[in-house]
Amino acid sequence: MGRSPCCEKAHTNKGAWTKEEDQRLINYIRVHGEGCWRSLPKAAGLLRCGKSCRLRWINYLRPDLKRGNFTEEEDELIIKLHSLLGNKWSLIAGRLPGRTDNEIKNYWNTHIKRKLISRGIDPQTHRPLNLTANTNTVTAPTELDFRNTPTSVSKSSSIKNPSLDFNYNEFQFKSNTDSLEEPNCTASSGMTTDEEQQEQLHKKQQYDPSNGQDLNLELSIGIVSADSSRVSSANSAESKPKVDNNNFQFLEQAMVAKAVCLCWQLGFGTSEICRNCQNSNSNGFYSYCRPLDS
DNA sequence: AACAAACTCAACCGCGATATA
DNA sequence: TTATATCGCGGTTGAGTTTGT
Repeated sequence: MGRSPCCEKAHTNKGAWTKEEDQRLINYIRVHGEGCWRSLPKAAGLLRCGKSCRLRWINYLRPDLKRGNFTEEEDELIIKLHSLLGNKWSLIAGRLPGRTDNEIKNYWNTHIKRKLISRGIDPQTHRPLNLTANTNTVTAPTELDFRNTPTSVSKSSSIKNPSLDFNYNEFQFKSNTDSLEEPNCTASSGMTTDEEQQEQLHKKQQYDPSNGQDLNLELSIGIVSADSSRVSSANSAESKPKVDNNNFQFLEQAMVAKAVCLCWQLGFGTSEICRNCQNSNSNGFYSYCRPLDS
């Protein structure tokens, strides 16, 4: 019944890794590659659980780790990504080559939070601190906060402050999500070094705010359609990336239905209700829809 | 020099999603 | 189909280090 245990916890080391343990892990992964963390410790002669080995490798031993201080550009990129993704450290790390989720998480908590506060910005909402403090009832970005679980967004039926902040448009998601796909794992990408370099350069160009190409943040916010079959079929498609993988196209599809067109209701964006919303009932939920023609 | 407070960051913990027997 | 393990993630902890008094 079920799988066998990954390791005998009574016989595993804990705490800081020794140089010898590190070397064993490095040597093993050099020969056999990443993966199969369950059997790795025994095969590598380590008295650690696979989980610990994985963490040590990913956060510390991987050869492609950048190390060293974060640059100003990285700081700003992290802030922008956090404003879009929230505490999705692994996703944020995916956009910063050579940085780990743990590293970014620590850096956020120890440096960037303070930096934002000193700028008068709330690190959680990315809005001015005084605004955050004064809008305890319902603030628009909170109301429209899509950074966490998308299905939990916009459940309130009354938006008290319609002065929505769409400044995030300067850093936009493309609805086709090309630019947000998870970077391939170097160990399993199958790409040659040149291909990897080109791919990385391409991605860098896509994300580099300094080259004037910002991500496209066209999005729809609403509740998932009652037509759950549509959602679940999208969810179970063999090739479907995980929602965690930023499948915003899927989210967009799921969110459009049964929502009131916010761009029309609030009078910006389009002058008429978009087709996405034309057939939906006014049920008290709102969506900011990407016009189908665009 | 000695101590305490503050800071840093590697490692651990617990959970949800997924895989597998 | 079910029970259980693995994987990967975000949150938290605590040992080691730095800074202030």
